[in-house]
Amino acid sequence: MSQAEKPRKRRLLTAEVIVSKALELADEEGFDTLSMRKLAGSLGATAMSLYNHVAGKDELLDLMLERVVAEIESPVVGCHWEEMMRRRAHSMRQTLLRHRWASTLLISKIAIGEAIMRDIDATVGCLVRAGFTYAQADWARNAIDSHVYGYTMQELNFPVEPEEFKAAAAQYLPMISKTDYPFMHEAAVQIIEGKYDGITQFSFGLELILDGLKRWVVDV
Amino acid sequence: MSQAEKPRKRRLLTAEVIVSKALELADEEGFDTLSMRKLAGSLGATAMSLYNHVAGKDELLDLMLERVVAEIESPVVGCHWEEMMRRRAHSMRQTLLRHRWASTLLISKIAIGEAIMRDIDATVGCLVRAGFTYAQADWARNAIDSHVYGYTMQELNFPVEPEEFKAAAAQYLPMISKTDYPFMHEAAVQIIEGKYDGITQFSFGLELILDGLKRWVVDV
DNA sequence: ACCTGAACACCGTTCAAGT
DNA sequence: ACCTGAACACCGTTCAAGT
Repeated sequence: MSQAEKPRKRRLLTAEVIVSKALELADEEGFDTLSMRKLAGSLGATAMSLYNHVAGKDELLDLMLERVVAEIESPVVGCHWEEMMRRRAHSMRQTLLRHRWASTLLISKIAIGEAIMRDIDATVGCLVRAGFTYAQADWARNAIDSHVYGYTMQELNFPVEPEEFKAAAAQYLPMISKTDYPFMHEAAVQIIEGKYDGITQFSFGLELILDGLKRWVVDV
Repeated sequence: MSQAEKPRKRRLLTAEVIVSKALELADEEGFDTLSMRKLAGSLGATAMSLYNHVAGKDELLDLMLERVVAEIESPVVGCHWEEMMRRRAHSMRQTLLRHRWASTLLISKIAIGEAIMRDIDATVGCLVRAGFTYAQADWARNAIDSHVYGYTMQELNFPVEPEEFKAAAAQYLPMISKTDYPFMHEAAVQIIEGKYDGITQFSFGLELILDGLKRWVVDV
């Protein structure tokens, strides 16, 4: 007991604060420039002291991803499946857009953590309760996730902002050979003429998938 | 003319052979362990000599990706759009599976090269000729690509081989808490009981999308 | 128990020097 | 024109030494 009352030296470093700082740095300054040395430095410590709280960079990364996944709005089992899937997909995209470095790492993560387990369980559960078989629920979840990951990763790396689209098309038009790439040329012309905005829609592909699933579950 | 007949010293290094060797090493030994030093070494040269033929590792990477994209079976403009989209999607997946390192880099590539331009032009062209507007063609291509990228990247990183699925489910079942993850628990039970194989299907999501597009273009 | 300096085995790239 | 050794400015991580 006396030991508990003894004023302890406040620990500067914790796994928690290390992960928080790592997330902050990755979000604000980019994941590529995040090194153990730099992370430690911004916490007023040396790189080596981090190893007292975290096994290594790989584990740190896993902890960061757990936090990110926890931000996703998972379905509530028992509620209307279609709306739940739609909300989850949009929330997942927003989360991945907030942490631009996360998608690549998350999709290539081999061992899944608790946050991911919870999300998968809720998603499969919501679909099963709505009448999907387990196999169908698995396929449905996989199809939705594929779209979210694939769309968002393309979006994250697209070099032109939506507002700049028309200007970019005008700028690059001369470089798109009309003989080599006739359709891309015409597409650029149509964007310049305002016939369409050139912006692809996340919802377009998502609704295509949800529509297909809907017709399927009705048959069940 | 005499200069042309003069026996020249055979150049050991060319951008072409460097890229070929890099592809070979990345495919066989993994992209993570591919370094300029190692690549040069396997060509009987030093790292620095590579810089006489390739601007740097970034350019080398772009050249590698161009080769990969060239392997994709692009649509033939004028042919049946649905079958062309299906073939392209499957070919794209197979190509990405052949070069396990490529997806992540390809999807995060900012400046697009000639091979990608050709593929996009053919894809959009095929759809436009079939009656899609340019906007619709763009959305359709984006939805298909999202599925291919998203599905294949999940597939590439999935830790269990299809054949081992049943065994893996049996092995991990005790670790999936029935109270915390009731639906994942039941899913594992069903896999063990052979009620479904646990394998997600690339075609499932793809056909969902193609089906949706089909109904759409009929309305046009 | 926690922190750290020095060291190890790597990177990509620059630069000046070779032929 | 092509190649290269040495060097620079970085990595993640180990290990023994501090307190």
